[in-house]
Amino acid sequence: MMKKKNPEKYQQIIDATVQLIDRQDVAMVSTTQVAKKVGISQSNIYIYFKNRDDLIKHVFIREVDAMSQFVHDTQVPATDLFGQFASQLDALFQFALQHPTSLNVIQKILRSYSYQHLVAKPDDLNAANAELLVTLKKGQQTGLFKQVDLSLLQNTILSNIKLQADNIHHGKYTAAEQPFERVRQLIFDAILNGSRS
Amino acid sequence: MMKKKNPEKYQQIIDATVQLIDRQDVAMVSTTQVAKKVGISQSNIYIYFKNRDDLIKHVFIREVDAMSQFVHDTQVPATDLFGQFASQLDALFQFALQHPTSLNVIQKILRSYSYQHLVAKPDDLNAANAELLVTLKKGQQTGLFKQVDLSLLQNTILSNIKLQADNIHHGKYTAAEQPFERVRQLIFDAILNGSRS
Amino acid sequence: MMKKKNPEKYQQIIDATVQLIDRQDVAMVSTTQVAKKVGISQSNIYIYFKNRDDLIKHVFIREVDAMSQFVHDTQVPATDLFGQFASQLDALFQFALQHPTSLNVIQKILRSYSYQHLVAKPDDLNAANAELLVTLKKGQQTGLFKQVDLSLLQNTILSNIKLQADNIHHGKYTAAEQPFERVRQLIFDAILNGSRS
Amino acid sequence: MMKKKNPEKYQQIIDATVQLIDRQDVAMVSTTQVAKKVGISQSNIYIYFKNRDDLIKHVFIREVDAMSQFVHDTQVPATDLFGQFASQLDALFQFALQHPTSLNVIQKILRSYSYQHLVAKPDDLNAANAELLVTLKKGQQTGLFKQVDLSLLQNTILSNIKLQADNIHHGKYTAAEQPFERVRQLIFDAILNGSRS
DNA sequence: AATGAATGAGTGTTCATTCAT
DNA sequence: AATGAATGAACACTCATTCAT
Repeated sequence: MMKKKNPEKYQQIIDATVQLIDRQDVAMVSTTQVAKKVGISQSNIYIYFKNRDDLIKHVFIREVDAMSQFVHDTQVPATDLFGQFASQLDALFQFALQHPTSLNVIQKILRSYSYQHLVAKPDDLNAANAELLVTLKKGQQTGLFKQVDLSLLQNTILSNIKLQADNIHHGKYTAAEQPFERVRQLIFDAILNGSRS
Repeated sequence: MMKKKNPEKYQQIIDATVQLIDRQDVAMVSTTQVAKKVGISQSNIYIYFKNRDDLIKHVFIREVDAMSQFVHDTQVPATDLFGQFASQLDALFQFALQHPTSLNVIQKILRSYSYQHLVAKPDDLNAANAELLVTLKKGQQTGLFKQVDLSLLQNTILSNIKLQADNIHHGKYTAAEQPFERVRQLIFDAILNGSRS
Repeated sequence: MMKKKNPEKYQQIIDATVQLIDRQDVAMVSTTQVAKKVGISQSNIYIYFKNRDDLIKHVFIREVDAMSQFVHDTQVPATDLFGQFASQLDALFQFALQHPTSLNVIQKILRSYSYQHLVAKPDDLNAANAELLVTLKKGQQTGLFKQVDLSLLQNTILSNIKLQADNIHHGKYTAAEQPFERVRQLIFDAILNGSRS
Repeated sequence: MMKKKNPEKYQQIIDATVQLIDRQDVAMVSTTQVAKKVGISQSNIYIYFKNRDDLIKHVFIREVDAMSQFVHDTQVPATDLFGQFASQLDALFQFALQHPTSLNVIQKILRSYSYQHLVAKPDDLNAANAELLVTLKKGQQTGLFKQVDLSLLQNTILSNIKLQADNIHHGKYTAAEQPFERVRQLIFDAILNGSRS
């Protein structure tokens, strides 16, 4: 089992699971629901994944990979660290705007499972965040960013980007009414070392 | 049914539920688990709460009330808006430090249930957040705070406060190694209108 | 227990049970429902009845007694057996018309419980039917009624009377559109020995 | 789910349910009891039926179909309406004699559920009764039968046939001691328009 | 590779009954 | 006499998982 003999169906199962997690608590998504959504028999899932947890894990991995790829492809090369950071920020926001489901699912799974449990080799995965984290770490070393724990910087960036994208996605306001520049400014002000002021 | 003649057990049930939600997905907390933790028979729960949902709702209400009370009692009177905001910030951080479980549970339940579903009178409840929101709104009107959607301001404040408290709670670092002043500064910089710089 | 210190409440409990049985399967009527309908606590029922079966039994006894009393009081004295029979028939129909619930409940309980289980002394109870049965038996002995098993005569009488009353009660037709005389004629034709024809 | 790939077990479940309903109130028959009787796990039932209600419904349909088939096959062709009626009567009695459980179960389910709820296409189902009803209706139009509500005619026929069969089945008397001819006569006298007398 | 069948453990919920007060 | 509290057993139903085909 768990061989991906039919890659299409493998993707279909993950797709269905993603959509279900997007709308419900992770814990409420059942293999029955997934199978029904794909239009296959429930036991068929166990040919592609060795159990429910394995399915969730692969969902997580695929979505994180997609995000990494997107961000990597979208960010423009920059000469200095600040430019690189700004570029990553914009890429992440683009991703959040275009793939609100992906980001939502990633965060939901992260909250339900410990990170260790999800990824075997933490390094090569989660490259999107990894690149961001590298930038943030460098920025802290050069005194560009504040000397708070990395998780706070990361959180300030990601949570605000997601919130802005979600608000737009849910029609709370349009991108024109609340331009991303303001959010970017908020994040900059938060992250950057205030020595400038 | 649903009478609360024995307030001790009523509280015990809620306590047990809080601890279980703190450690798992809300959806995974079962009445069986709760009953086992309290040491009563599962059906006994239905004497104190008419539903599983009712139990969760009451957990939410109790925790939110406690937080409101704490913040209300802890914040010191301030002459100007900024002082008031700073005071609220500190009070929230104190709460997050002393009651990390409460904050965690409140956020988890909020994510699973819609706010409308949880509270009958949204106004008088959740006063802690209500007070903060009032302050933020006023600050925006006077030009003190940035003109982004309120939810972003609120998120920047609460998520960073919670993260800092959690990091300390989990032993990632001590309050001495990473003083709250830095987090407060991050929040100030994020929230305040940059016109000052 | 089971003392009827407060006869009012005793009757209230039976009343509520009667109404509930009228609308549901006997097996679906719970002490919880009864207590709620009366406005007392569930355990209170066990002061008046020693268990659920005992309650049902007393419901049955009371309703049967009421029917007996009604029929006994309503039938007019008759000189011959046929006149007596006709009078009983009319009395039963009057009862069915005025107390459709009672008749319904009696039949429902009879179907769920064996008769032996319901009444301790089968003789003195169920006097209404007893009187009818006596009449039928006499009629058979004198050759007035058909020589089929008594239960068939009884069934033909009671089931048709109930059906007619129910149809009227449910608005299927009015007593004017379908006068009882026709039903009485049907019963007479069925019961009476055809030698007359 | 709900596929009927293994027709044997599907029938076994229905058989067990029929026997249980025969002996108890419909409302008291539980999926646990049924499963135990068949010797399968309780959850297995939900592979063959989507609900407890669905199970009951299928029990009803199967029994009614069997009765229809039996009556249809058993009745002999008749030249006139009266002969047809007499033939249907005899067929119904044969069925009641040979399948007392079926008839009992059909009536019990009918009392608990509304007819509409039980069958999708009321017309083609329940053909046994349907044929009888057609005969009765025709008989009323030609003045052969009494002008009472159809339900009374139907009741007089079915209830007496069932009672006679049950009495024999329970050993109250033998078919020799109380020949069906007498019951048939009772029904004829009841149903037929008395103008003959 | 795919499915239907099967199961045991789990869910929330209701029930009849008992008991201390 | 009356009640709230408590419980164990039952219920309908869903789930993740396994297995033979």
